[in-house]
Amino acid sequence: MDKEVEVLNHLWTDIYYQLRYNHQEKITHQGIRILQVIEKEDEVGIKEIANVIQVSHNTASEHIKRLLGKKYVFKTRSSKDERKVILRLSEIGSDVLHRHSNLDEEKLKEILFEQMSDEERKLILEAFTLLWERAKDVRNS
Amino acid sequence: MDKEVEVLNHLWTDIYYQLRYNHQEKITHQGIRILQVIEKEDEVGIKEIANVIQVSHNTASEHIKRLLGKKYVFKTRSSKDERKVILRLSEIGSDVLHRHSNLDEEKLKEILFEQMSDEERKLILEAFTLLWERAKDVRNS
DNA sequence: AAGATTATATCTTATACTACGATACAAATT
DNA sequence: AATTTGTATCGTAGTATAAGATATAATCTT
Repeated sequence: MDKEVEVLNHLWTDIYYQLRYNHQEKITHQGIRILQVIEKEDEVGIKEIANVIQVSHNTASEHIKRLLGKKYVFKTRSSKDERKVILRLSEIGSDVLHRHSNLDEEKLKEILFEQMSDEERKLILEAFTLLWERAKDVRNS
Repeated sequence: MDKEVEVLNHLWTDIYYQLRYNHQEKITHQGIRILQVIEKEDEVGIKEIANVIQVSHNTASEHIKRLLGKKYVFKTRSSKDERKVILRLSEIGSDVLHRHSNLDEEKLKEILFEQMSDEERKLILEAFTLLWERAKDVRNS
């Protein structure tokens, strides 16, 4: 059981190491984590950021200031509560995030459509969908 | 075709977002990249590091100095060429890297062994192995 | 063996990132 | 009107990032 988990992790990291984008612009660790949260959650404000990356609200505010300066994110305000900021990714921010967390589209295309049969491609998609389904509501300890 | 690639990337990033480790110690972006290279390649020295993360050799040397200070890596020297440093991950470094790139073992166990049938688990392993096989020798543009 | 090359290390300098306490302020709640 | 909430800014401080200049030891070249 531990063995199988270990194998899967090895496959996971190897695949990412091989298929990720090579060219990566300068961005900090905290920057990426923040962009990820904004992309994956909705209605994210300063407080949520501070919570997720475990820093004080003022530090979170500073991080957002830098990301704003780089045009990676932009702010809107909640219509319900005018104090509350709602952060969204700009197109640039979205691109930067993808180049740091997605698999390289060119490489994926080559693998899926040049090196695989329709059967094999279907297997991959099925397996990922299944894992995604089960991952959605795993308890978050 | 583009659509399928996009879907797969979406699944990939969602799965990672859900299943990664929550507790992450302080480490910089460059730090992680360097640990990854040391883990995935062999006989890595200062020059290779500089090359992969695209900085000058002196900057790479400084990075390694910091990682040494944190006991994430240790140095040996090549027996063939005594000038050449060979970097290896310490146990601590290996742990830190895993908490930043692997899927959370506890979550994986729960999903694979509590929420899946033997059939389903087999499907996942098969698909990942297939993708891994094909990813190994994709051209690195 | 002398000179050139290679691999790394160190020093200096400059800028950016990270983090937090203190303070401020406007919107919302009581 | 007073309090709470969500965010922003200022001051301060430590660390990270990066590269040029310089140094050193091992290896290769001639």
